[in-house]
Amino acid sequence: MRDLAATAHQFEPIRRETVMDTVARRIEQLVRSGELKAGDRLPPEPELAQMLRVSRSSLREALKGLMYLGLIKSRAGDGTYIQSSLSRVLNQHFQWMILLNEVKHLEIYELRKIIEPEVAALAAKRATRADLERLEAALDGMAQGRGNHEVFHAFDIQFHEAFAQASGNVAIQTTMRMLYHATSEARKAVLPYIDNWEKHWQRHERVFHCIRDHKPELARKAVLDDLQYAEKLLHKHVSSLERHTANIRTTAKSNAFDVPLPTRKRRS
Amino acid sequence: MRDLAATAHQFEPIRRETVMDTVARRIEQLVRSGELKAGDRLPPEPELAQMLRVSRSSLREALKGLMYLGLIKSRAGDGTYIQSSLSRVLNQHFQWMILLNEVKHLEIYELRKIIEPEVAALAAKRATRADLERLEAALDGMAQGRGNHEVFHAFDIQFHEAFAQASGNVAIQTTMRMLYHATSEARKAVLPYIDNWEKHWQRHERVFHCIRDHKPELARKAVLDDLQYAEKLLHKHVSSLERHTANIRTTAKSNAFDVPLPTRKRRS
DNA sequence: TCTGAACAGTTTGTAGGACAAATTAGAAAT
DNA sequence: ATTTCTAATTTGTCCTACAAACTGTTCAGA
Repeated sequence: MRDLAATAHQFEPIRRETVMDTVARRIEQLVRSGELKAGDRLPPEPELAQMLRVSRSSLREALKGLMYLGLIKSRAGDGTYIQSSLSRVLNQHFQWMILLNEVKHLEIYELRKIIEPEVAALAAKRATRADLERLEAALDGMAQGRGNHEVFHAFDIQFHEAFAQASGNVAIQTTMRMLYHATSEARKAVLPYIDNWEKHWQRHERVFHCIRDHKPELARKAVLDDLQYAEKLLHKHVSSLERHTANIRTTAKSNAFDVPLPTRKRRS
Repeated sequence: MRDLAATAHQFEPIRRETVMDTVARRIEQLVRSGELKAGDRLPPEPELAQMLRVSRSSLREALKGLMYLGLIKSRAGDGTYIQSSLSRVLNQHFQWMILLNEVKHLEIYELRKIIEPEVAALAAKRATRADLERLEAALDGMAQGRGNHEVFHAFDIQFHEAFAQASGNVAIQTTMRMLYHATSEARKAVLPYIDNWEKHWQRHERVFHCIRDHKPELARKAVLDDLQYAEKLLHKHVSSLERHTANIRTTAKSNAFDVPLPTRKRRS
């Protein structure tokens, strides 16, 4: 019986579940069971705390946790509601993984090159008139924003979002948004190094045309081409990218906390 | 200038940022800037609270938020540390989206059918000896767990995890895990309806063989075949799946809170 | 009658204090 | 040198109080 690999994780240190985790799980359960639906309002904190026999502080910490997950949303003076659109958190996640050196840009692009060409094919088959209008609007914005990095970047995001939406698949849309955001900072940083804006824009335009004209095969190619270019650009200027983050680092140091952070350790 | 779509979101109700959000952002910033790295320890809560000029309560809520995001981890009596592996949150995300009817199982499978065949091809090229051992171990476990749904399901997860890992791409691994977990409950629920366990197991074995023998093309097909079968199985017994969740619902009602939840609304 | 401003009630946000429980590091004993 | 015990540190939980924000109602004025 070679179950060593299977049971190895069982020997991790046991951690008693905190009250807050229990509470969070309880509320999550209510959503699971259908007791609570999107838009529903939770009982006021004091009541809820009494029901669960925990202090309001603990309850609040649990709620705060769920808030950060995007499952609920509180408004002072009003109440706490189950959220319908979660997202928010996901987008930061891969960004963090990159910052913590758990994932490399290259890996993100490898995955994007797998997903997005296929999505383009789907979009070419399914795109509605509204989808096409969104894409065109973003494209127009990019055209007008040529030279202005800030504006161009914003419309680039909008184009990508419209593209993902055109797949008609929310899971795809969510996942693409997540991956896209992960490399967002980096892409913005290399924007100044684009030498041929016309071509850069045309790559996007070509994707749009393929989708509009219902050409799945060409759409695939167009997207892959765009991704490969973007990846190459990133790779070429990766040194400048590191300078960029290093720059952030020094400026942030001064106003991170009002008092400098003591960096003592303990575990070691 | 047709920037209406671009600026529309600017007119959402303004919400003054809470202290907790500010604190959370501050800490996040420290990680962003590289001031804090994975494994670093934060100052004790009382100190940190004083530095930031906020009460410990508020600070704790902020920390709890970051904890749920997986960015930090606290241990009573020890301290709070920057986490190196985030994950955790992601896995629940799509599950919730399904529960809240924002995403359908079908959409998850559509995306999986795009990603996983390509991942299989990658794995067939890159899989290390360790990867192959992990896959085989999981396969063995599944073989022995035939008939025992609980065990089988556990090793199924393990196989999928090993498969994702064999891609040698953490972004892929993370994304696949996320999508896989989303349909985990559902897959478990239809497990009793599998009529031919031998075939079910062989589909996995075939994937393993293709990867082991470095046959990217065949691996692609093998995975797609497995996914299509799984999807079909799910679709066929989707009615029973709904009964399943309905069952949870009724049982959960009694012990959700100790006191029944008043479902009054206010906004209406 | 309609409009709008003030008011009261409800609910979340923030603060601060107190103690329990968990962990670590170091001292003491063997 | 090894183990055990103790003390210090740090997070977990509970409590109370008040501030700030929002909602719905009431009431004055046009």
